[in-house]
Amino acid sequence: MSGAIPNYLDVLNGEQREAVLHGGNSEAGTHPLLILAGAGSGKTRVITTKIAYLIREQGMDPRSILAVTFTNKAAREMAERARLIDPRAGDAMMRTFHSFGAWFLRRNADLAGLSSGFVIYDDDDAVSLLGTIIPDVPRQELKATAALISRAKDYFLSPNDPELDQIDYRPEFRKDYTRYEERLAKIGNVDFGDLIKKPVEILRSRPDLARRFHERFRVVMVDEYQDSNIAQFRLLSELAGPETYLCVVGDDDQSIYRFRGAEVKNILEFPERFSGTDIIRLERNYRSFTPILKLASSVVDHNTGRLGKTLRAERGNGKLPTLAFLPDQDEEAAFCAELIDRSVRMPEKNGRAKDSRTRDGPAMYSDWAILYRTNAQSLGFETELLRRRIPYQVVGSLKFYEREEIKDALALLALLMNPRDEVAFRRIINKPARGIGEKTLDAIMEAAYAAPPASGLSGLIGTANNLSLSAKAAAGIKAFAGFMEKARTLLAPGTKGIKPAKAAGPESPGPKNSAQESPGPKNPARGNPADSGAAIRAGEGLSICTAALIVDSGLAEYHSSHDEINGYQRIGNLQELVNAASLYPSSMEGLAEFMEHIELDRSLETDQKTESHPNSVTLITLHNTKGLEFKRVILTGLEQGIFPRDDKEGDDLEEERRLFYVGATRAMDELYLCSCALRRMYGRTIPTTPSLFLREADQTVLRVIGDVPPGFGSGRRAGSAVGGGYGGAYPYNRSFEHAPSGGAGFGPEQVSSDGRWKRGDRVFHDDQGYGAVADIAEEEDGPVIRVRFDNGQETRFLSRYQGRAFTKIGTDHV
DNA sequence: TAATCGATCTTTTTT
DNA sequence: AGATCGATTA
Repeated sequence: MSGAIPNYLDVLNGEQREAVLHGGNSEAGTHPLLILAGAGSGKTRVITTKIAYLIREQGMDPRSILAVTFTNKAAREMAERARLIDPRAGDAMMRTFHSFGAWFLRRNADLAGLSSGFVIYDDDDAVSLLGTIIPDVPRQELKATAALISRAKDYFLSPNDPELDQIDYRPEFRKDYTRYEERLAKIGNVDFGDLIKKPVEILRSRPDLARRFHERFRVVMVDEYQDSNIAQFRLLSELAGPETYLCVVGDDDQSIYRFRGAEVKNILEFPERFSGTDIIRLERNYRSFTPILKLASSVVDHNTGRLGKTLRAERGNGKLPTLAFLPDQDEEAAFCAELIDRSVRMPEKNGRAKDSRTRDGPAMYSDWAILYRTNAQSLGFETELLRRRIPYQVVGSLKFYEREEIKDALALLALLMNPRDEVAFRRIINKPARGIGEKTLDAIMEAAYAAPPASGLSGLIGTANNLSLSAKAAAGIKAFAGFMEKARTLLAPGTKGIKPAKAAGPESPGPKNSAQESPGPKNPARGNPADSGAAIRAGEGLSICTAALIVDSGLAEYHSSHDEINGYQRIGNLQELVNAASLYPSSMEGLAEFMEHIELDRSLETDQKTESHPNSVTLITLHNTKGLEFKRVILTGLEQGIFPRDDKEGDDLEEERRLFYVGATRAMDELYLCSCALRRMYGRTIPTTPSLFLREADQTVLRVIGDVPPGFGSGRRAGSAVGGGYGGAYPYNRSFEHAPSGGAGFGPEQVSSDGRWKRGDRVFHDDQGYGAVADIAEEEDGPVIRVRFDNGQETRFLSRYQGRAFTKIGTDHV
């Protein structure tokens, strides 16, 4: 508010301010800047403030600033926070590396030899493509090859590069990679790796273009630089012209993407690669209490080859992290749930808190995060939290876009974007059955590739017609071409909301299920599952075309009738996709935007949930927590084989240590660690030993509860039940863990006495949706069932009650 | 050619 | 426990 320094800079400490002001209007402007920012040192604040500062104080055009992150979430957060300081920051380009690459290629598609409507293949698509190139190879092997190709691209290695040997020396690999690239080029699409690699190649071969980019982006910033790979380093190098101000931020202790080609080398050697680099260290941690930081450091200290830094906890002392030894993973889930439940229900009254910031009354669900090593581990926690009605949110689960029906629908859209998309074509051409089997398909593809530049889909269909196909196949192809053409018309400029013609499907003639223009139908269609008609409703924008495709192609009908039990869910999912499409304009450009959003950022679903339920527990993988913080964090599955994973050693083990470090330093106030004696793996229950990291951890900053396993801890004697150690603080009480949560009298019966219900039977209720019979009891009025609905609600019903609102739809064998 | 069954593996982490 | 692959059948 006064003097030379504007007030938004006042909240910064010395180093932070130095980092923000660096490269001001002096000649130092050309000096690159490396910010080594420890966990919780206010890194994001520095970046966002710096962006605002450049605009405000240096008069920089926001459009000439490029800020690159690694996750979409981080990009969004950065944009949001920068805008809060100065609204003009919204015009700066803040994207992930991959999203930037896609943007670059979209406007230079011709230079890259891509189809103008190119689509981005995900890992799965890449595997499918490989499958068509090298047939009769088990999927697993294809996956391995696809992974190697992806790795090669991370290292900026082309099929003819001598250094490719470092990825895999086998000549077959070189051959497969070559053919993969050739095929991808013919199709005109790209994979993830291309989003980085191709822009570099273009910029190198076109100095004029590179110069234009240098003029456009005067400032380039990179967040989480420790996780950049070689290709990304190359891209950065190409983007950095002689006048470009380069600023990268990172922490070598938080490098956790080696498996994806990340090179810590990039950050370690940055000063050598870019001469004149100034280095600023941010070593004051504002997030966690001292013991948490000590614990995290004590583990990562076992690593060699670190830059090394000393993080100071500015918040001082707080609660000791708790290490809980638990019998098995079910108890682990129960422990977490109980811990969370209690903290929310009762205010902290243990007088332990010396710092006033810990005594802030009852916790919120959103204060909590449960961290795990692998996605599969989320399931147990979900079940338990659902059971206890504790709201939660799973971050980064891609489940939605991995569903078969969704991938099918997306394949239709992809084919609309790029008619040469072989992978998409193969996926849906015979779904529903159009009499085109593998043989026919191969013939069609061969003809299509042999023919001179296919004039799009019609060209392909044309070639297909020249083949001697069965009558059924010929008719199928023709119908296919028909609805694709119609969908294309819907996207043509000037076309407005034509309804999808009819609900396709052999035995549901007539337009009775035709889509209507009801604005924004938010909920999946529901009704009596006995009606097999699939009702997909189009709202506005792109959803009209999407719905038309899904219905006209017969996909809706296919999925609803194919899967007796989940058919309705599938329709619901398709409806959700249609709804998502409604946000985009009904045009080819709108479609491109929609596809790109889906391909690059699959977290869309989670965002919606966060908005609708802001107060919920976060379930998240350790990798996904990068850049996040929570008041209370539970680190789960600290067992050998889980975390760290199996026989990790050397550099891989060091990476796991850093992962531990990242996880632990997410915690602001409280940190809990869980280790189970038994764990279910591959469907078997296996005894485990505590994680190596628990041994390496500084025991003086740990409070241990539960049954300490034999041989753990240097001083303590093995086997001594630490009963006294619970000290009343152990929030987990075995006695009510196994007590029935609902009404009394429910037993282990499998079948109700009147034979109407079996445990596990699936039901559908008009208000509650889907559910399953959880328990059966016999009462004087007759059998009573308890139904647990998928939405978490539990309700009891008399067995004989089964009206319109409530129907049995099948049996789930448990 | 489609659908179903059983045997046989597997399981990181993500743009 | 779940996916995937191969073989067998309608």
